[in-house]
Amino acid sequence: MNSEFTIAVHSLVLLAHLPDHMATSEEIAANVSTHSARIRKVMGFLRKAGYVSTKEGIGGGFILSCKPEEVTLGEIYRLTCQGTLKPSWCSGDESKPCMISSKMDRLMGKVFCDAEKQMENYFEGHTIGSMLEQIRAFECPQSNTESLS
Amino acid sequence: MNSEFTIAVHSLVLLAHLPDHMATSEEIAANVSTHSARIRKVMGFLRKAGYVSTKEGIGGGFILSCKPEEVTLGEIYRLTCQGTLKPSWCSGDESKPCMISSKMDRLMGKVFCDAEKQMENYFEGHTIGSMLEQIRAFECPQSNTESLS
DNA sequence: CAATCTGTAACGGTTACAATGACAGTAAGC
DNA sequence: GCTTACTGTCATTGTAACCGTTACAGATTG
Ligand code: FES
Ligand code: FES
Repeated sequence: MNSEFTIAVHSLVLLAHLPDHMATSEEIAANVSTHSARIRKVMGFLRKAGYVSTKEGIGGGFILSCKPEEVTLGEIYRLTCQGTLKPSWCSGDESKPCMISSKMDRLMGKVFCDAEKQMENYFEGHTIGSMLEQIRAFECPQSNTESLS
Repeated sequence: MNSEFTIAVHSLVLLAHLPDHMATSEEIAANVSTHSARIRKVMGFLRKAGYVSTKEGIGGGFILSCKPEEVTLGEIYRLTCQGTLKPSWCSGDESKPCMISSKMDRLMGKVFCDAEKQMENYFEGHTIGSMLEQIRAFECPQSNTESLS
């Protein structure tokens, strides 16, 4: 699995923590620790799905356009990583006469697909809002000094 | 996830299908469609965990040393892939004063770990024996002509 | 001793991933 | 209308993971 799911979740939690603030891709990138172009790419998915609004030009950036408690990690997973659990490498060979060699890839495909659904089901139990709560609950020594750095 | 889990499952199902047969790494590799050295590496894990017995020298090879119905895919997953669900890439930066940037990686680590447990839980519901049954149930036009090719 | 296996490490090619640079398009402020 | 500051997107480069392959030491049989 690549890390676009992680980036999307991190960005959304950050935006949920800063309502009414237009965050630029540079600001988000600094917080996530990656390049701004990568943030813009991931935010593109989130914009098309309606989770964030974007504004170009001076004073522009990204802002949350959904309720954090209503967005589950499952939705974000499907948006960014669905189908990536199964390795691309294929076991066996469909053209072989042996039933095991010829059918194993299909069987493993089903197994991985179902396993992924189980995982998504777990992700459904978490929302952007609950993630933010957990972060805050860890302990927040600087709850009054808001800082993106 | 790399494909050692798939290779291990495929090899065990094949051995379960051929009880009392010493299969060499070459034979298994041909069935799995990979190189024999790779089979020997994966079988090394399975040997240390007691799932297969090996014999070196002439007439040697691999043979199942467990009951197929008692070996779950969960055990095999833990043996080959545990901990590989979380991307190695890290979000945020622990040294930053921002609570989100500094705590996000730890939080995602927990999320991925729990998600992996859910997945393992699903894998526990499948055994090498049940996998072989499913393969056979697909339809076996050559049930009488045993062939490894 | 010769033949046939496993066990293991090392090397090289390929592919997936992440970082970066570049640039067109758009909006705000003067 | 011009400059500035953003997004949106693509192309390129660096880098790490993965897989195939070779090589060889050790074990076992005959
Ligand atoms: S070994 Fe392949 S069908 Fe029996
Ligand atoms: S934005 Fe980082 S602690 Fe509030």
